[in-house]
Amino acid sequence: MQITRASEYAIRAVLFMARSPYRDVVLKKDICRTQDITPAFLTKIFQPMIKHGIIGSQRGVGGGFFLAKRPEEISLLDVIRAQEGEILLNTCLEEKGTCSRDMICPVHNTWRELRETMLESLSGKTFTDLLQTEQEIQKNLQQNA
Amino acid sequence: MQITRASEYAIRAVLFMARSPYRDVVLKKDICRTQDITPAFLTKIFQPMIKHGIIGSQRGVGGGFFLAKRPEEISLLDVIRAQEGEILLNTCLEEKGTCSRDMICPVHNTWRELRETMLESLSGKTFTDLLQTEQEIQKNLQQNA
DNA sequence: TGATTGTTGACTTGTTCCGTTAACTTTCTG
DNA sequence: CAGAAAGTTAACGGAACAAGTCAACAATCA
Repeated sequence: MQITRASEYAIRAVLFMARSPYRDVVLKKDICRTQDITPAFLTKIFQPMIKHGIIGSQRGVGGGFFLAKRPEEISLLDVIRAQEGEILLNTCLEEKGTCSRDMICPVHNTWRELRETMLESLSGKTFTDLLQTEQEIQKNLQQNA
Repeated sequence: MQITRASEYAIRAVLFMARSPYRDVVLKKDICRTQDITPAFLTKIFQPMIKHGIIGSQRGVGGGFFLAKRPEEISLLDVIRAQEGEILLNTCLEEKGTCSRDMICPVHNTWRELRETMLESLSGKTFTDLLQTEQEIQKNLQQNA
């Protein structure tokens, strides 16, 4: 019941890119250095993100990665889904018919509702929200210093 | 991001026992046969449940398992916690200090809130609730038949 | 005493997590 | 056009976890 390191790193990376001007190319090594991710692993993490249209890539000299969408259009759910696929909680939510107890299982609906809540919560948090939260945290830290 | 088979089976087993009168001993093989769980695996699943005081056991002839609490005192969260430990969503929620980014991470609070929501939802569902839901499902099925 | 039950710990098999490695392609610069 | 600087892809590998199994043991009852 935990997100993977890949999801955590992906969130960090997107948040880092969201701090640069929109569509600016950032260097992989800059992401890795600041966010504590190994280059090889970041490469792997970025591939599904590219396929999902969250980030873009530029090859060759001066190449790198950039956000393919504006931060307000990217949610935590988008990133997690790119890394881990659908959030399901229990196998019985996978496909109609997978659960032979489908029609009589009194827990089924609880899983479905809880899943809905999670999806709403995660899709409601965009990286613009996170940037704003970040600024508020830093303001509070300075005030208390 | 899924519950384990062990949790699923544990929930099934408790639900089954909750249908018998309180503290009645039920046979392992009856649980296994009706709930599609292998005896050896159920044995393993039941041990942490006993330690958590959710179910009790009786050795010897005529022995078996029984609910150590009333169904209304057992929640889905109790069973899941017995099987899987704490629900944490991200390692940064584990222990104070585990996350070096603790003070500046803008996502931290989202994890914490989402976790709270899940805990509330799961602790709010008792096995009395599930039994009632079950009866409603069966009533609806009969009406539509 | 012996059959019937639960207890415990070690074991197995398969999958997922968390990466690494190496060969390859694209792009820019001189 | 050569070569350096990037990203791409597929395969590999160790560790941990999931999902069970097994066998020796302890307790209980008839």
